[in-house]
Formats: sequence, structure tokens, C-alpha cells
Amino acid sequence: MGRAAKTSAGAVPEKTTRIQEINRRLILDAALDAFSTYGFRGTTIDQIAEKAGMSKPNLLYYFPRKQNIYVTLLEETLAEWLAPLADIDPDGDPIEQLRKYITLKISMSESHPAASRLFANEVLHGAPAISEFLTTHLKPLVDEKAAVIRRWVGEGKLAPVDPYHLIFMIWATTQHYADFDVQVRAIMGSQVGRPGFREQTAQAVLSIILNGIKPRG
Amino acid sequence: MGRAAKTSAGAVPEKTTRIQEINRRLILDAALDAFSTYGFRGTTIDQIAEKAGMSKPNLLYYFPRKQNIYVTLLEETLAEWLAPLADIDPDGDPIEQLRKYITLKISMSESHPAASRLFANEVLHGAPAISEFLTTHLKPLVDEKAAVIRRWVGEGKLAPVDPYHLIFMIWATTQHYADFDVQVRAIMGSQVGRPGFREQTAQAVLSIILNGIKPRG
DNA sequence: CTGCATTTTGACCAACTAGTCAAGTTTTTG
DNA sequence: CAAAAACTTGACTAGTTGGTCAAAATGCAG
Repeated sequence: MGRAAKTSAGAVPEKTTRIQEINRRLILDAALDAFSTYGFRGTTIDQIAEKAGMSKPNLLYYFPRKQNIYVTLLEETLAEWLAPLADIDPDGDPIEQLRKYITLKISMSESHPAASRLFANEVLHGAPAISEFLTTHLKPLVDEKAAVIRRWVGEGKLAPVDPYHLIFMIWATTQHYADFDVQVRAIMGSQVGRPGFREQTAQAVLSIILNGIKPRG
Repeated sequence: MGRAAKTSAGAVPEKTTRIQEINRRLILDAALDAFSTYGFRGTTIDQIAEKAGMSKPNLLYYFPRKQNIYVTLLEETLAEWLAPLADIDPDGDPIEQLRKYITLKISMSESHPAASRLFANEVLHGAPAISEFLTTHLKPLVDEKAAVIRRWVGEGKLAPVDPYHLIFMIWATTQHYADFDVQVRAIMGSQVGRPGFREQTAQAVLSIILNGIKPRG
């Protein structure tokens, strides 16, 4: 499931024209919006086509299957999503590195909420299109960084904590603000939109997690 | 959207027969399974009927609309889901109360993962069926408990922390294990099924959060 | 400006799906 | 045990939706 023959970086790139570039982008942007809101099944090709400002057959000229659009979006998102984790420097100061990581994740959650929801929805439904990616790309990267964190713990630079659960906690907490936005808004009301809300969030999250993993006498 | 005329506790209860009780339960159990896996749009009435072991018209005899099943499930889930929060004792020991709350939430996430995913999916898609519930029931309860936590902070029994963000962090972290189960399994592999995994999870989560909010000298 | 390649779309179709209906079967009740 | 009430279902319908197709419009290289 989820093989994107035409769109993946397979074999011959086939020259892309100017029009192709523009229209693919229009479609992908419209589709991200729709998929992240209504899910894969809940989104119709007509919806995407209308948002993208073109006819359905025209859209299908660029992406012959609905699945293709979806998979392309996930592929585009995943690399970007993982970059901050990869950037954790094993030789840096542990608390500082994790502070940077958490801050970046919260920032991404605010600037790309649709991407976060697209991914959340996919995983929530069993990751049919990306389960392979999870084991072949995500797991190795997490294993690598978990080893770094474990070393930091061994060196007494962090309180004894399971690195995997720490990473999950960071993911869960930061993505929560994008994925459960409606709930956050229902509870915190107008505060959410206000400038400085992200800083306040970052401050609270950092305060709890960083104090929670600081080495203890 | 989402008025469940026949199934809500509205007006006359109308005597329910033995058969009704059995079949409604069969339907709801089958539907929870399906909705939590495939989402509302991704689930067909035929699917639910087959899982429940009855014909589609028969299912529709008990729940005239697909929406009714969905809303009934959400209503059933929400009350149960909120109970642990309501149980936080304002007169208890802060750390102990929060330990109990987190432990209970992790336990629920493991024992009712489908319910957690049903709810996550609903909120992720903008909570069309329960946005009213969020503001009329959830918000007041959270406000109440947030006030308690704020008082604890004021009394120096907890480190200065925003109560709302603390609650969000607890929700996000505990529900993560149900909602992102596939991802957790892809990364932690066989460990997840093993006995004692829940205890290990609880230990890690409690360690970070409780140390993160312990009053600091 | 001409001929070929690319792009665009109206009209259409087959598959699917929520919900209906009338006619049967089973259960309950007096 | 007979009549009424409750339950069950095969066959059907109307609406939706992913995808096709052939023909028209547009862009572009020489």
C-alpha cells in the first residue's frame, strides 16, 4: 500500500515544466489543507480540485490517483519533521540541546499545524502508508539519539530516565498543541491566538521537562 | 450536528428489552472498533453490521443513522474519560494526587486504546460532534482543577508552573501511548507487548513530570 | 506562424454506500 | 395458545465519488 510510482524520486526525473511545478504545488497545498482537516477518506478529489482552482480531470492529470497526492504529502512532510531530531548534537550540552529541540518542535507545531495533523491522522489509523518508513528511517534515528541520551545519563549529565519515553513525551507534548488545537482553544479560549502564547507554552513545557530530567543530587 | 435523539438520555427512557440491550451493545462494540481504526467516514455501516453479526437493516433498526452510533459512543466515552480528573482531591497531597491521576490515565490508555483513538480522531478533525461538550463540560472542569493546582503552587507545594499546560502535558503524554501505538511499536518493538511495559512507562512519565513540578529550593 | 506536445475540461461511468421498505420471523403477553 | 409487539432481512433506491475519455484549448520550439 502507498507506492507512489510517479511522484517518488524514482529513476528518471522527467523534466518538469513551469506549469507542472505551479499546479503540483497548488494541488499539494490544497490537499494538505483538506486531508489534515477531513482525513483521507473524508476528503474528495472534487474538494481538492476546487480549492486548487482547477477541474477534477485536470487535477488527475497531475496525480492520477488520490493516494498519490496523499503519499507525496506525507513524504514531503516526514523529512522536514525529523530534521530537528537529527540535529541534536551528541557533543553539545545535554540540557541545552534538548531545550533547542523542544523549542523547535513547539515552533513547528505552531507554524505547520496541518502537517502535524496529517501525520497524526495517518499514525492514528495504523500508518498504512508509512509503516515501512517508521521502521526503516524513524526507528534507526531514534535509536541513535536514544543512545546519546543514555550516554548523557551515564555521565551524570541527566537524571536517570528512559530515553525513549523522554522522546515520546517531547513529541506528544509539542504536537498536542497542533493536533488537539480545538480542545486547547475550547479550554484556554482567546489566549491561544494572542501573541506570546507560543512563548508561554514553550516556557511551561521546558520548565517541567527540563527540571524533570536535570541531574539530581 | 450530532443530536442523538433516540439514544441520549432525553425525556422518556422508553423501556428497553433484553434483545435491545444485547444488540445495542454488540453494535456499539463493533462500531468502536471500526470508527477508532478507520474514522467516521472510513467506516461503513455494512462493516459494523458484519462485525456485530447482523444485517444492515437490522442495525439501522437500532440506530437509524450512522451518526447516532458515533455520537452515542463519544458520549459514553467522554464521561468515563473525565472521571479521573474530577477525582483529583483538592485537599490531598499535590504530588500524590497527580501521581494517582497520571497512573490512572496511563492505565486507561492501555485498557481502552480504541476509546482514546476515537476521541483523538474526533478532536483532530475539529470536534464537529462534541465542540459543545468541550466548552460546556470539559472547560469548567479543567478550570476548576487548574484553580486547585494554582493554589498548590501558591502554597509552595508545587514549583511555579502553568496549570493548564501541565494538564495538557499529562493528557498528551498518557494518550500518546494509545493514539500513536503504531509508532511506539515501530520504535520500541517487542517491548511494547511485554508484561511490565505499562509499569515501565508509568515510571518514566511519573519520574519526569513529578520531578519537573516538585517545589524547588 | 506552424505543427507538435502539453494542458484543460465536459460528459460520462461503474462502484460504493447511507438509508428505505414491505414482507416475513420470532418473542412477548394476556 | 393466539394476537400483538418486537425483531429481522432481501431487495431496492438515490446520491456520492474515484476515475476515464475524447475532444478542445493552449503553450512552445523551430
